[in-house]
Amino acid sequence: MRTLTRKGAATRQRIIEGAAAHIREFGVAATTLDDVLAMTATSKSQMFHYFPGGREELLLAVAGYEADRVLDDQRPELGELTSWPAWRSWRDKVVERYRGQGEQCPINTVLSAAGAHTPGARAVLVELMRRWQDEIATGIRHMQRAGEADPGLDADQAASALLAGIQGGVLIHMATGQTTHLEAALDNGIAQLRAGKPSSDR
Amino acid sequence: MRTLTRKGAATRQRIIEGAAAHIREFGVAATTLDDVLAMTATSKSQMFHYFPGGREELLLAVAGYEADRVLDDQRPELGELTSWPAWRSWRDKVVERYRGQGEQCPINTVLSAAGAHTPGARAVLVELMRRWQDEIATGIRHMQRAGEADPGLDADQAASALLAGIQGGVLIHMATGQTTHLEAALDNGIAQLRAGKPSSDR
DNA sequence: CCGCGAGTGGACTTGACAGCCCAACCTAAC
DNA sequence: GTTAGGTTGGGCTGTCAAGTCCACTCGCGG
Repeated sequence: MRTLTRKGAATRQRIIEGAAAHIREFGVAATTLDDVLAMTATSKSQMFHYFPGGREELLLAVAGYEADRVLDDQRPELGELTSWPAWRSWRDKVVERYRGQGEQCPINTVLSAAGAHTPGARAVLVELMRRWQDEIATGIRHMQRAGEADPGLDADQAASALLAGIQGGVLIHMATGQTTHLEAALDNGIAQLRAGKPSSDR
Repeated sequence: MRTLTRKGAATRQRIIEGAAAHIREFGVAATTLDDVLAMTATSKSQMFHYFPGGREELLLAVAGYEADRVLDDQRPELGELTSWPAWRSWRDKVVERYRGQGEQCPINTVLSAAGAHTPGARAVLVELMRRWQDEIATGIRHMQRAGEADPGLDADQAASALLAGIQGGVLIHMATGQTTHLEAALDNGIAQLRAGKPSSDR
């Protein structure tokens, strides 16, 4: 692993992406190494060459890959929550993202089966949640400074609640196929931010 | 299965509860039929006698069992959301319940591994969410009628958002071990209910 | 042209688990 | 007490997937 030629790195990446695709479609439990091998046209030896830790190490790599995608898919909106229309389009993007991908939250599935308890998997998740929440909180503080949001709110707590609502909404979407809860959580969470400032629409 | 003597029913129940306990402790993936058999002092033939569908049928039964517990554990508070102190003690009970049980949400684990896509598993979840949300919405409507909650809120939407927040809070708790998100979601959700009525404390 | 190490292919080993089977037992009704 | 059927014990087997191993190829520097 120390020396990776360009070709090697490409193969490794191909394995990760193939595994991620298969997991998104069939779930973690229904994804075997052989499946990934077949779909990426690689062989067992390559798998263990690039992921000496075997299945677990691969799953962890996939989790990291998907974690990056989660936030990337919300850009640029997530980083520019500087006006209510911007919040609105971010909200739409989140809903759209999850509505589009059937009913699999890659992170949740990878996490739950890959061992939510292993320190590695945990670290990936903690980091993702932290970054996500930080970006939301930044947006809230911006709106507060601009006098557009209730200044009495604790930005971090509000961001926590909003993030929890999103997570739960996605979870329920996975279970039921409906996005109503996700939308309700987002709409109510955002409405609460502007509640302190009785103005404009609503 | 049509005829079940009292003894048979007891054995069946023992298997379900044993499986539920093992799953809570080790997760679904790490729970084999042999584990359950060993822990409940039963044999293979009994397992397949009472659960002809094998592992999947057992998991489904466990899911149903756990789903009932989820709501039962919130009683009597959940059914009596008729004053703000009552909401508060319900909120505390929810937090306490999940804080107490380590970091396993039995439902989520069973669901994700047992096949979130199978119609049976889905039905259990949909039903649980519906009942949960209905009880919350009933509480909200009660507070609205009593003039204690913002009458402008759509009770069902507010209940959806609150439920999503709870689910997400639990999920994050499972992943990180912290209950801060769950608490934030509950506190903010309840605060929003009373926002329309500027009175008493806060 | 040689050789070394990265990259590759796929057969093989190992182990674990789901599900099947039959023989034995208990219980209750008659 | 006899019988029918629910109940139980646990061995057995087929399957399947993770991980190992060895032989081979390829690319590149010397």
